[in-house]
Amino acid sequence: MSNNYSKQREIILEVIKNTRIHPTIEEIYEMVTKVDCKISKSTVYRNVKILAENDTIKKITMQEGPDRFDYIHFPHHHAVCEICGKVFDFEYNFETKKMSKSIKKQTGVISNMDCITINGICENCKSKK
Amino acid sequence: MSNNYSKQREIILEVIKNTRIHPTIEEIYEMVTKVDCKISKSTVYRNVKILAENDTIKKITMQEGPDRFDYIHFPHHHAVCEICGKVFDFEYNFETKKMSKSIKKQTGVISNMDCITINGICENCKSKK
DNA sequence: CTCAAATTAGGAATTATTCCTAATTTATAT
DNA sequence: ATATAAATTAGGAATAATTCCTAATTTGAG
Repeated sequence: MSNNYSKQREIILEVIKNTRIHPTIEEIYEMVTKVDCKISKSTVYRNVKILAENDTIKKITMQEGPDRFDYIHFPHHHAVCEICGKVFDFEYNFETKKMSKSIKKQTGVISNMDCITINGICENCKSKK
Repeated sequence: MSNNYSKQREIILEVIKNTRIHPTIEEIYEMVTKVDCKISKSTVYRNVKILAENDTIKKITMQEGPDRFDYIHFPHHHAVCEICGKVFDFEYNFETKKMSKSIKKQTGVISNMDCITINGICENCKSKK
């Protein structure tokens, strides 16, 4: 296995693995520089891109602001609160599969539903209103 | 009703209404300048944003590249081909509602499923492979 | 060990978008 | 109609997010 052979790439992956905050590149960069202060931002960008293409991590494209990333501990989707921006995980299930079938029928697009992100309002923000 | 009172805003809305290509700002800008060559790009940005906040048009956040926009002829979602980037419309239906309920149960996030975009592979690109 | 390939840091360049300002247009109240 | 206030505009500067470039360094294979 010839992946992950640079020290920097290992640090970046470890950092993403060990957080639950669905970090942006900026946040990943801040975390990795605490481990090794000389890692450059372009190295973070490059390796995060490689890891996302690998399906080691998942890119979460946000409606507003920079992309976020998440280590794939298990296959899952994301629900983003439109008010506070917090990201919640939810699992693949029967409903996901049914919807995938319905989309294929309507549009011809075949999807494993890998990149769905749902926008809505979380419980906390709803109760504040 | 005090919306749409500038000439520029009317042109921008008309252009978006009369295309099916789910245009980017750049593409909207090119189309509006064919009607009135003096409209500036910042005017396009500003008005497109207003129209999206109005729910007159819908912003489609792409996995790659700039946002795209679509006039809301009827409520619908989008399926994006990961290979050619083409955007397909699909309707709200039973499956969408079921999935929304499932997400609420799992995450607490309440969504009207307004901003789902599904990524996959379209028929045309699939047959080429 | 040696050498080719991959990776790095750091910054320049690019892309997408927002912000700023003075001038113009539009709406409102006489 | 006319004055005045509010909104909008063009155009460019500024910002944010990301990619690209290059010479130096590190890594892995023979």
